Amino acid sequence: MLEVGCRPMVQTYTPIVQGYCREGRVDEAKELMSTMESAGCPPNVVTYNVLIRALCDAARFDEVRQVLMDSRTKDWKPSTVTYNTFMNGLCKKGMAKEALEQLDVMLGEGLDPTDFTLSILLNCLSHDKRIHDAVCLLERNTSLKCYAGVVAYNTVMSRLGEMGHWMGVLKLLTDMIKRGVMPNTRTFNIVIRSLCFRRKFSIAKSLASNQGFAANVVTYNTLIYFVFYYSRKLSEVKDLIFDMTAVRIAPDEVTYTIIVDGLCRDGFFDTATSYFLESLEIGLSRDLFAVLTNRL
DNA sequence: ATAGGGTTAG
Repeated sequence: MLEVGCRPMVQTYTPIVQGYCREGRVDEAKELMSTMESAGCPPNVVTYNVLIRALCDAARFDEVRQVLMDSRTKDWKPSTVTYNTFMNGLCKKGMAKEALEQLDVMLGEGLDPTDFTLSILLNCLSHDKRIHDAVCLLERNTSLKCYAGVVAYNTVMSRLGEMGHWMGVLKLLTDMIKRGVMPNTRTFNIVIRSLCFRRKFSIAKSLASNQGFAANVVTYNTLIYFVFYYSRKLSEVKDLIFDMTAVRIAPDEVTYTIIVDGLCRDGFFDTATSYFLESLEIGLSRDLFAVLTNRL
């Protein structure tokens, strides 16, 4: 009977708690939740998750820990979502190490991480100079009963590539294939970019023309950018444009921006202008026009 | 009802 009477009340009050939280009125949310409790209608895990999200946004992490601690003596149990929320909050405030520690806490509670959990942690670790932890977590993921998909690999590989670790990128590429995770076009674009950072253009080009993968305009834009940037030769750019039209990929606004900006940078304003005029065939880009006029 | 994410240029 109590169960039946209580459920609609929690459903009534949780959105109000949420409303307070959204407006940053966290203390009023807390107050309402203690009122709910003394009225015999205790907040449930969703209500607490909403509160924890707001506490995290306000960087009030000690209070989050307190709420989690208090749950032992109350009739709600933290869920995977609870820990995901907490970990994401820590990540957003640059506390990657603490977030990773929460993974062991949740495992200790008998809660299984999900692909959400992995995504939160991998993103956070990759962008927080903890790329090594991210790679370890990827390698650990089979023992965690959760599954790292193509996006998880792309996240870590992208950062590894930017940091110049192209061998690490290739290792993860082979790892994922061995695990049955199929790389997609973005994966290959990330690999190509990582090779370009280290000027391995011939490997990058041969990967782009490999039958095993569908190159797109981003693939060619990446190649054009790096080849042009490092070689500073328009002839090599023209070769790449020839290649891309041969596989029926049309240049887009980004392609023209790379070319126009690169030419202007080297002082070839007339050639840049003619490429700009050519780009009008696919439409006038305000941004490209701005690039040109700023350089002129 | 509450939690997350991957590719290019300026």
